[in-house]
Amino acid sequence: MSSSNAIGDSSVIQQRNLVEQVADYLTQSIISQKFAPGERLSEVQLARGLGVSRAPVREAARLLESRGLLVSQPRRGFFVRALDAAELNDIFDLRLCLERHAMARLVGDFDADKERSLRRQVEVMCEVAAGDSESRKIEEDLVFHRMVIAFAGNRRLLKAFDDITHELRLCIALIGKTHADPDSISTSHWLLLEALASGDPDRCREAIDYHIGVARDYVVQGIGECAT
Amino acid sequence: MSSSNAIGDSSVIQQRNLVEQVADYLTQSIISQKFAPGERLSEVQLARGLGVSRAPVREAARLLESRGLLVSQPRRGFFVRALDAAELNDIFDLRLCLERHAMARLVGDFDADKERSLRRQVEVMCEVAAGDSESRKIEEDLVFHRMVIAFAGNRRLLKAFDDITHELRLCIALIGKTHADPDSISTSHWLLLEALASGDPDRCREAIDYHIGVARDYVVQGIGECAT
DNA sequence: GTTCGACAAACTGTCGACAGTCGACAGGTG
DNA sequence: CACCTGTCGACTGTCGACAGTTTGTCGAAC
Repeated sequence: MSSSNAIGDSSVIQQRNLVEQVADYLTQSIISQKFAPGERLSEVQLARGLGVSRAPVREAARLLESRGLLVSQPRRGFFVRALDAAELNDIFDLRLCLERHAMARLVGDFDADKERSLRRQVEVMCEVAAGDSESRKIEEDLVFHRMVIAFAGNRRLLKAFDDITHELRLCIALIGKTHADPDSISTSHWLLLEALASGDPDRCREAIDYHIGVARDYVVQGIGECAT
Repeated sequence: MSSSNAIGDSSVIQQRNLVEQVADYLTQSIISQKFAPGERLSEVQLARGLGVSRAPVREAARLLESRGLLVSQPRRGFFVRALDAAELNDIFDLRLCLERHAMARLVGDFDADKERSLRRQVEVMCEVAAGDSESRKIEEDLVFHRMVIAFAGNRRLLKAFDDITHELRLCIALIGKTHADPDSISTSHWLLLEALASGDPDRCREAIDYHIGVARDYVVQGIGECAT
């Protein structure tokens, strides 16, 4: 193998697997629309371009397939996942399902430590809402919701959320922008926090239903505009 | 490669992927406890035993890893997933989360066709409850719940359920037996069906909570007895 | 008897290569 | 002109091999 490849700087000691590096490269390329939705990816071309053999490319592609970023057809290879409005609705409905459950579990033993952590995260989100990149805002947003689910204490639930997280990044990236109003983001998350602090399950449910509903409507509308 | 291998060599016209065949073999071996929980699986030994090369074995193992039947450690290989009581609780809690959501969605547009299909499936379950194998009973049970979720109309939700289905098979197989009482199975599912037919969301939620709760308690208790 | 280190075996990560298969395209036929 | 068919190129599925790492063992030192 050549001493340098297109994945990253080979001057840095590469402790990590080639598979992970290729997976990261593919993920970034898909998120950044370098690869168009529905586009066919050739294993040989990717391997040649990255300076690695087909084996790690293949494994990375399988990984992204399990994450829903690629789909494979037997004997035909991998294609970039193309999402339509219906699938987007399904993803957000599943997200609502998971987050409702997490909120309900969490409100039972919500304590000061958890509240402080979440509060700090919202503050971070407020900071980055001003001038940082869109992807940074999205990441901090996802961190908040991931914290809520992690605090719920069900690791399998967290794994399910991580699974759809990749798809969420994809569809959010597809519409090219995050929430319209920077202020609405923080407000919306403060409401979630207050609902948790109130200890009222019904209020939690209302808050998360509203929160996810707004996000879903925004994304579905965005994808509708993107559609030719 | 030799013309016959140890997988199954079904000379059907449709020749399936080696990967799928190896995956099926591994799945069966894990479910049937031919491979003990926590056991290390050697790629070379598996490949040699099955008469294939390491590539399809590796891909199949990655597939099972994504399904939660195997776990991998870098440079060390694959290990059969070992479930403890806590993980089992998490899995059933996630299952409850998904099925609650599906029931809530389904009760909104429950019609005669869906009711008929589910009713027929419960009848099938009653038939096999008498003398068929344990695995058959489990499969028919899962078919019922999968139908409920499929009728809810969210394909992504169905995929999430299919994901934990593999883990459910594993943990049910671990305790070696299905529900204690054959009659209770049918009764319990009739209750779900009646709740859906009633059109009452609260009744649906009560029914599914009870149903999953019983199953979880049974399995958690079973795993507790199995634990050394 | 215990602990440490070197050596050997086995295994994973990665690579290049071959064969079967799919899709495109040119050429022939109605 | 439309349709079928044979050929060609490209690609995936699969294989065997090599290198580096992990693991287990055996002997020596304390």
